[in-house]
Amino acid sequence: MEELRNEQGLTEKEFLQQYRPGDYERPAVTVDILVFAVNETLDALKILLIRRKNHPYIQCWALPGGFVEMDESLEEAARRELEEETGLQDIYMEQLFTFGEPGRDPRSRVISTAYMALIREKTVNVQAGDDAADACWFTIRQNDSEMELVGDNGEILRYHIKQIPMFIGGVSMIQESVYKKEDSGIAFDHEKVIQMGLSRLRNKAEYTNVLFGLMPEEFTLPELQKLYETVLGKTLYKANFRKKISRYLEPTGTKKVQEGTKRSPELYRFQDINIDFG
Amino acid sequence: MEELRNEQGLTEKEFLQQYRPGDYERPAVTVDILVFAVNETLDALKILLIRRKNHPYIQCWALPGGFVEMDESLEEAARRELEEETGLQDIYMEQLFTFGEPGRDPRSRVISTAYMALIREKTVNVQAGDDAADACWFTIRQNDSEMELVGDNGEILRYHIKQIPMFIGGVSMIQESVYKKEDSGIAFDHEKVIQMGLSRLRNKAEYTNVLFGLMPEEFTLPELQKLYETVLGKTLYKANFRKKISRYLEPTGTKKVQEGTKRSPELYRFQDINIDFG
DNA sequence: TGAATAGTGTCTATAAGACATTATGGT
DNA sequence: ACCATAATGTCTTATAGACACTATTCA
Repeated sequence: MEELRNEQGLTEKEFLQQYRPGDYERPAVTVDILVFAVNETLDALKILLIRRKNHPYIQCWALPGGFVEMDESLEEAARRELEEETGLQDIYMEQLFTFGEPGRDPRSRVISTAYMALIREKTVNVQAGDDAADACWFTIRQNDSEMELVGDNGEILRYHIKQIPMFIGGVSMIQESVYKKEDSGIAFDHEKVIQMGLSRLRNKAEYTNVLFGLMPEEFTLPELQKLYETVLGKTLYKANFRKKISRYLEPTGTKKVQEGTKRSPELYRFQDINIDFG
Repeated sequence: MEELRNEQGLTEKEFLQQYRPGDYERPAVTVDILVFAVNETLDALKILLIRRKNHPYIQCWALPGGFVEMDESLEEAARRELEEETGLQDIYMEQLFTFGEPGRDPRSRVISTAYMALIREKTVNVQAGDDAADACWFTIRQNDSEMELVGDNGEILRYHIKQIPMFIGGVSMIQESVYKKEDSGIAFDHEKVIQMGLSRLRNKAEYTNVLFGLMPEEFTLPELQKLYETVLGKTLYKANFRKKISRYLEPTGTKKVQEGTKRSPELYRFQDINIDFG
């Protein structure tokens, strides 16, 4: 195999030695990270945004992210950014989508791959204005066709969602289309990234056990249900929820000592069976 | 909003005028297209591969693809490549994943976004060696933990599949890991792209109506079932299959005239309801 | 004891899965 | 009449959804 020569009569070794990448223009390559967090009381789903200090979209809120270095993979870049922003390592993270419209960044052509992570808010300490970047958690509030991102600082960002039926190549489907006002306060096309991530997160929450990773070693069923309701953005029937997930749980035999509340709920842990639908 | 100035005291307009992209090294950005096709008799699922004429992986088979131009989106680039390769337009196509490991291309750092399309083989005329590129259809044959790609030219490419349980950040899942021999004949990491695309295609086939786009205006149920079986790579129970999809169909009232066969099957068409799960 | 929270029982409808049976039409 | 293909029937099991009911504990 080493002996194969190309049309110029070069072996692979020779070819690679003489190879020079073309000097045509190349897009910049970045990663954006969608950090979803659930607060301590399990009743709010938030995302982390960074206030931009420079043009374009100066003062607007953007997803944390940055350039991909030449010697790191996309996922490594995303993990690096996540750690810089939150200090977290070994977090469940997955690639969401790659956005590459020309003109999505007015400075130059930028291709950016979005990753998404899911954490508990208390595991990280990001205060607004505590470091170079001005970071803030925004609670997700989706009512009908409007999305409200309510910042811990009181700021509210808004964008609109429309269900549009598509028909392409004989395939029909419904796509969520997203648009924002000029003064929405959201930078770039990041409202699209957020919406896409939210859809994916909810889908994952329904069909996999991603949410299990957010609970402590031992927990109660009311707590777990509240987590699901918060992420999915809807209430669930208690009995049905319990039936559905009981197969993944085992009771510890102890009860949680409550304070002001009435009956003490039982404590559970997850069975350490690694069966799942990826 | 136009009046906002950054730390250097520049307005957005001024900032953009003086902005020069950094001259640090940038990865090359490409798209790869996974063209899945079903043959006329609906009993083979194939992918289109191109034989490489140069190093690296000279003589090996690679996915069609190419560089993203500065003025086109990723999807536009993918559609352009698809049309160059097959002449097809307005095909259902979706973004699959973006691969960006350093070292996946020995020439230089390459980020490539994979797209996937699904067509009927007869709608396109790609003969091996008929144009500059040497293109060939490879039939997918997956038995257990081995994948065989059987070329229309007789060549067979092989790679292996392993189910590995993962546990990261408290989340367990099973991931399909793929590896090939040195002399597999497959270029780059394209076996990973193929495997990922196949998983996604099958998932889509089960939970959406992507496959509807492959059938002609009128068709019979045995034909439709065969299509599903070919794509999913397993046999289905006739009665159950019919129950499941009957809600999307309406009978035309006519029967298909068969040749050597016995009973004539009824003809159906799809209801033009755009309900679906995207 | 009653209010608030935790937990169980049960009924319906629907879907998936596995087989068995009937129907049609050409030779 | 036979046989290959097309089409339907039916049984079991599992799951989703909705709602009503019982249990515990604090004040």
